[in-house]
Amino acid sequence: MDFERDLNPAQRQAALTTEGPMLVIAGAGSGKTRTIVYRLAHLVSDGVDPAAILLLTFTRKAAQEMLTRAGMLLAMGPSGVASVSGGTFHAFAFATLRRYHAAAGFPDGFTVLDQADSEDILGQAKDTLGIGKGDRSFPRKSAVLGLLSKARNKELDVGDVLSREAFHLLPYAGDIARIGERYTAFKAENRLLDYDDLLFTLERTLTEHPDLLDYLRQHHRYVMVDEYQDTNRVQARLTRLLAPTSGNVMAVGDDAQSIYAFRGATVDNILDFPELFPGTLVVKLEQNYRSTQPILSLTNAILQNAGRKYDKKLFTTREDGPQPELLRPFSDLTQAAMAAAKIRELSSRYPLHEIAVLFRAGYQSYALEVELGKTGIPFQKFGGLKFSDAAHVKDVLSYLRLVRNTADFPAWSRVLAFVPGIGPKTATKIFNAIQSGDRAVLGKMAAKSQEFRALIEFLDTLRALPPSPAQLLERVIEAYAPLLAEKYPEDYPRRQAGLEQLQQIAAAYADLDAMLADLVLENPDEDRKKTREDHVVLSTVHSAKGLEWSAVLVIDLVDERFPSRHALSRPEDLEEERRLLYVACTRAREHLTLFAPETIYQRQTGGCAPALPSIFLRELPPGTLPERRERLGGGSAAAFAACPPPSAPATAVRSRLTRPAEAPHLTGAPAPRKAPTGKMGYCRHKIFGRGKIIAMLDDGKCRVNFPDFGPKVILADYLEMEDAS
DNA sequence: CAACTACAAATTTTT
DNA sequence: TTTGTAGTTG
Repeated sequence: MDFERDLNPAQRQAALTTEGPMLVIAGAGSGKTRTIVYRLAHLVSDGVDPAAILLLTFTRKAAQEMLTRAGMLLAMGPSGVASVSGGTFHAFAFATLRRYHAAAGFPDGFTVLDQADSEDILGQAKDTLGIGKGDRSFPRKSAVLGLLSKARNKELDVGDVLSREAFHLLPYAGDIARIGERYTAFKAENRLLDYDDLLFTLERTLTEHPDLLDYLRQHHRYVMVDEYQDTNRVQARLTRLLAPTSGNVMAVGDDAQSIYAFRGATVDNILDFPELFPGTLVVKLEQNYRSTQPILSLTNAILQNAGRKYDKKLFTTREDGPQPELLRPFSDLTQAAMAAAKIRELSSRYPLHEIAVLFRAGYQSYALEVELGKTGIPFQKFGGLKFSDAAHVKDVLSYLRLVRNTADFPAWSRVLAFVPGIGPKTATKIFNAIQSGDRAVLGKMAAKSQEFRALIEFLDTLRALPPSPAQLLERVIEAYAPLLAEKYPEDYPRRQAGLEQLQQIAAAYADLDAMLADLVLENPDEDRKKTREDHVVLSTVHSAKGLEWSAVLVIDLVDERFPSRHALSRPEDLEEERRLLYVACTRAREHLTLFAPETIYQRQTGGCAPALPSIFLRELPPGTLPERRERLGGGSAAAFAACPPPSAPATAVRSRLTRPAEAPHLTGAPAPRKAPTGKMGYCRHKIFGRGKIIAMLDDGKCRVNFPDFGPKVILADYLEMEDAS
């Protein structure tokens, strides 16, 4: 390892400065990971015990990447990797809480809930309280959970969150808050922790137990936090708490890549860092080693229009390379075919796993997945269904969870659902009886149902066995196999194989709790995926963060998809979408193709609606991005006709460049023209913004659906029609 | 009264 | 593709 040769001066400074607080502002592709890894190596070669180094990140991907690369470089093998403490904030919180569970207030341990579990409990709370019954517009439980979690992460109350970003749900604020209280109480009664609880409980435990905190601070002599721009307020406080007495804290981040504000992440954390830790050394990494200049020019142009930004000049020495291009298929369906054709074309130059297709939301790749299946191009998708989310895996794990914690409601309801004659209601009754020790109810159930008796006996046998994950799992799968065949007659063998995979995972664990929590916090499927070669990668932009490919395609770059429909009304949200696009484009090393279909399928109307290219593309200076439209004559990418570059007057160009903070929903949209004429389509309202007319009513009124305010009845005079083009 | 069945509706991003 | 509701059946 040669620090002189392998690192540039800024990187070297970051890697070799080991004492005192440090903030590294690392642009996209600026060798951030390399710098951190070299710093680790430097510390270890200085005689620092790897276990005394704590490495925290927000996402699993980043944690994994970091720890494997550290392991490779330190040439210590897998055991060496394990000896550097670290992982995601959540995983670290879990490990710490588990070790000191008594201090955390859980003498008998606790169970970690994943999203589905939390939703189950929330649904239960909603039913118990009788809230929202028969009300079709009451938000579904996933939305309720999202709101409650957002309120928690942003440390606001539900009303504030609603009034800021879901105006139409404001009347439900009280109900949602009540459901939230019930949910919180339920978790407390049954020693259950959700994702957010892990962080807040760790914070509480550390503040309440100064001795424990002191011990941890002594133990972790060096703390490094990666992707610091994605941390939220608790995570920043945890960083502060855990900071060793020596003050050796390093935070690494890039404000331009902050894409988790929706869950409370705040760039303020980066800005405040030097104040929080006096004497902070700030290092900027500005040389980009990943992309060619044409790609960097585009990404710089995208960032150019950002409302607020921090000065950072990314530069590269890779001057040459193909120009990024914008393709305009007729529709999102032909887009899938175009993208597949593009992949085929690229595959002559790059191995398949060096090609990635990125999109805003998981569902946007469905058409492409079908197309790739048809043409026989293998792919792997990131951000799809998690291994542990599969129903059969959750079923089996539920039995194991009940071995550790009989107060686990989601587990009971899954397990009880297999007993004939028991549905949600009876399951709840039984759960309550178990909780309160009501033998009478249980006895009655047992007398009535042979299957119920068998289940209880089975669970008792499990609980009597030694708590070895592998052995317990074997018993459970044995008992579950017939149920599996019955429940999934069609793809029973595939799921069976999945359970065998689970057995292999279990074999690696000596401790049941650790295994259960890891399945909730980590995703064992993904490391396996990572090593899979010769598959095109399909990924959400969020999941693609920190990764890079030789060729990148970004699809569905039209307004309402990317930027997401939900982000159109609030400027801050729109800015985040812009950074998201920036992250997407900066993943590309050499080749970058953007797709903006001219029409997109709309579920509501069942037809196609014309679509505008993403606002972020429309506001680029003309000529930045060559554009080619699909031709009627043929279906392959080669059939694109080159469009003449748009010839806007030079003055318009300049005004766009110097006017970054234009009201987002007005920028680039066709000028409003006329009042509704009875034709359906999009219109604009002074207060509610852009909306879709869904019905014409009497008295010159119409019903308009506004993406962020819900449907409203409005006098047509107050609306302006938007051109269909 | 609870479970099962059929159907309409809605869908961001992560831990 | 999942989730909630209304109707039907045991």
